[in-house]
Amino acid sequence: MTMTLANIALPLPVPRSFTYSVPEHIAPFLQRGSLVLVPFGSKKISGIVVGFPETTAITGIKPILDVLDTAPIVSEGLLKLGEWMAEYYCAPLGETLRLFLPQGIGQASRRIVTLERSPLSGELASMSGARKKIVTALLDTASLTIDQLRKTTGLKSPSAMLASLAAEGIIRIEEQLGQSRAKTKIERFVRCAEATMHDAILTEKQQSALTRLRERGPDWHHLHTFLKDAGTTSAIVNALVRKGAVDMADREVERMYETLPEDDAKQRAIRLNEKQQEAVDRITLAASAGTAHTFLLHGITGSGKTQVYIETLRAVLARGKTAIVLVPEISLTPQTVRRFRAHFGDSVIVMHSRMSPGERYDAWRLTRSGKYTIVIGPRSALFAPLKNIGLIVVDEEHESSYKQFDAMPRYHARDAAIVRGMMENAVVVLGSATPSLESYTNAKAGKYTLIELPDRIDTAQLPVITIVNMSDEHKRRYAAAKERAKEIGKKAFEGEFHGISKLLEDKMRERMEKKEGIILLQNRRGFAPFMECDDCGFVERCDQCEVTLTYHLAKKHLRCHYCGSVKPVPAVCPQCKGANMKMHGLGTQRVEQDVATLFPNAIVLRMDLDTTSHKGAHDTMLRQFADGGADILLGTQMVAKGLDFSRVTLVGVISADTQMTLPDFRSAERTFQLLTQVAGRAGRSALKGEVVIQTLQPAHYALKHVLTHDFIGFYEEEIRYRQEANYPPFTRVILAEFKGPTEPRIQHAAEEFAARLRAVYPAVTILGPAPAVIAKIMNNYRWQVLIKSDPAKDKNGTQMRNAVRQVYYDMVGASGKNSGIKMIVDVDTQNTM
DNA sequence: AGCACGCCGACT
DNA sequence: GTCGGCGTGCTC
Repeated sequence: MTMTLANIALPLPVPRSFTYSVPEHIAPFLQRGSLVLVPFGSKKISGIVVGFPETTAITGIKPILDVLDTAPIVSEGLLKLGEWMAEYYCAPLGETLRLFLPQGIGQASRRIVTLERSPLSGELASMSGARKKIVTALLDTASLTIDQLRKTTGLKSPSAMLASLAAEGIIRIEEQLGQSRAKTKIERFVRCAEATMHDAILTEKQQSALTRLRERGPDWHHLHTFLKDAGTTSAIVNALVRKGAVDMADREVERMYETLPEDDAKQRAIRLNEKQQEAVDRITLAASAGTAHTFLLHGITGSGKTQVYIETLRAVLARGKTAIVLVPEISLTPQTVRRFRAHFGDSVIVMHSRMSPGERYDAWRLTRSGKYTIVIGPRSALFAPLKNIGLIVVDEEHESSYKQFDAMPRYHARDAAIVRGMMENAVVVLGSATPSLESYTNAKAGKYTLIELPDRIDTAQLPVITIVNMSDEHKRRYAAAKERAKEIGKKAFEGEFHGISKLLEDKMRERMEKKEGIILLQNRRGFAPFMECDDCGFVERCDQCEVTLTYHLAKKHLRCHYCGSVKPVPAVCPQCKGANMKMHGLGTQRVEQDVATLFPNAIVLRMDLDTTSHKGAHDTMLRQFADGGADILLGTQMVAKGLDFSRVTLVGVISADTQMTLPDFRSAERTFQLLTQVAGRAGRSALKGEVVIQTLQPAHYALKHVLTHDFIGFYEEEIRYRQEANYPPFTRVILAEFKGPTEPRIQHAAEEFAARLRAVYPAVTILGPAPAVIAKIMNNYRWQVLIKSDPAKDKNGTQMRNAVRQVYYDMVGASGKNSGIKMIVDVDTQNTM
């Protein structure tokens, strides 16, 4: 007997799909990509159809219960992308496909517990502790989910208890399908009825309301807005509806998105220079061909890459196609959005992390229905349900934030974009002033077409960059203070240990007199202020995470940046009881204080994660600074990205070393990219720009090439190091991490993984196992194994990935033995710490 | 991921 | 004896 079967990917951390039978009435609606409801264990969950096997060896197959949308919810192109991602990044397909759906779809059913009958008198008192807790909790609230019950009662596993209570008829357990929290929003609308009315039968108030509605014209009007504006009530309008004077209807509405202020830049076409026009033409030509192709657009800061994107988008849209523009989350500022909106108006939808589930759902639904033709957003915008994609732009393609590092699947949006382009026959444009070593190498090898924009579009010249050797600076200051100390004593040293060099100070003073803008960059990663004992070298660390605690000025305490725990500032050294606990290092707060000491009258805006967390703060600050309402903009890498201020003529980098000294093979590349980017903020107008970079390693090669604005020079030097050490792009790397509360077991798991991997595929290079740089986070110990592919035989890492996947899934499958151990595989890792 | 099942110490 | 916590393994 033949039976129709379907393989369903379910949102579970299990690396395989599940086979169900297809009832006859459902069969006509099933395609790859359909969303279906299936029974799974004791509950119902939704999954996506990924295939139709002929036969199966599995017994006890259950039938699909329902198709949740007659059209496939995931297009064939996206499904293929999902399959590629799942395989490449060693993630379950179901988990991967979940990324493609808005929240509210693809959820499991929940078990709802309700009280069937009130306990008889005395019955409650005779119950055991746990039973009593459950019944009492249910007496308070009508119904609870199992999870809520677990929380309110504190019971770890209430299932058995619940089952016996249900058997006694005291409670009822029901399966309720996780109703999608995000729904289409429906609101009430009114309009004047077409038929003419005998006005006489209306009351005075009804008549006046009707007149008000007529004044507004014959269209549908939003009821609530009308009531408020016309000062009338729903009772009156209802009466009008009853009398046939007014029509009323429920209509779907789109949730109100954050409205953006009008931009003065109008939709006029941009005038491009010759190089830009050539770029637009080449990309457009490829896009019209309807075959996949990847370009690398290498344009120095200020060369007008965004204008190229806009004109290319215009051409692609004119051919009836759609497009995606990926930007790093950090540079998705209102400034950027306004620029695209000014040209494409309502065909643009912007996705961002602050969207509510409802807004997200609307964006997804209306993109799928064809209302929007351009989707802009951070990495997840790549999965927008657009049809007929012609172009995918990845702006700032070198940004490491394109790599998802904290959840499965750990994909790189730039690489996934290229694959989506292949699956959908679209053109992909990677844009950057400082391309990643990987992309530039691919372009040189002819895998991508390289387009160069070597000139700035404005008349502005490249800024002059000066490097200050801070080690000399400290020595000089110390000597000078020592000299003065002979006369005025110890207080000569006070205030001498701030992080701003004499040169930077002088230049800042100069700009402030001229009312020109200053940007100060202090990337706090790594060297935020910490407490160290000058006598014994003791440093305060977090008990749970083994990282140095950071001093927070506002609260005057020490805080762990990983788990958030707080300790008071010690009065004496906990180790040697000495009284010389001193502050070391420089975070943004410390720099802010130093600037305040040196320039008491300056208005400083500090922009970092702590000051931009609330909605709109980012935009308000940038506007204030652009309008000249502040002298100095001080911040983390945020100040380096995508800001465009003509009044900035000085950029100061407080310490270039923070990034340079990180134990990661990409640290030089990151330093070069960040410094080049921030330097590009200076002198974006006729005013000449200057950049001051402070460092303890003035001879470092990354700095040398920043100084001469020489990407190619940096590339050639860096690529040699990569080749010598067998790092990407000559090899591929995978980072496997093992974490859990018992260190010996973690170490053992890491060793077992390495041993098994060696056995399966001896050609890989394995570094470690070793404890991670941050060896403990929130009481979980961390061990790592770094795997590199064979540069000669397995440059693309395919064999390595296959071997790692096999070993990883074997070890995950052998659960029980590995409980209490979390394994993470990060393919093409961007962060080895 | 949930969740059932079954084992084992603790307590009426 | 049950209660209740916890480890183990399965879900088409």
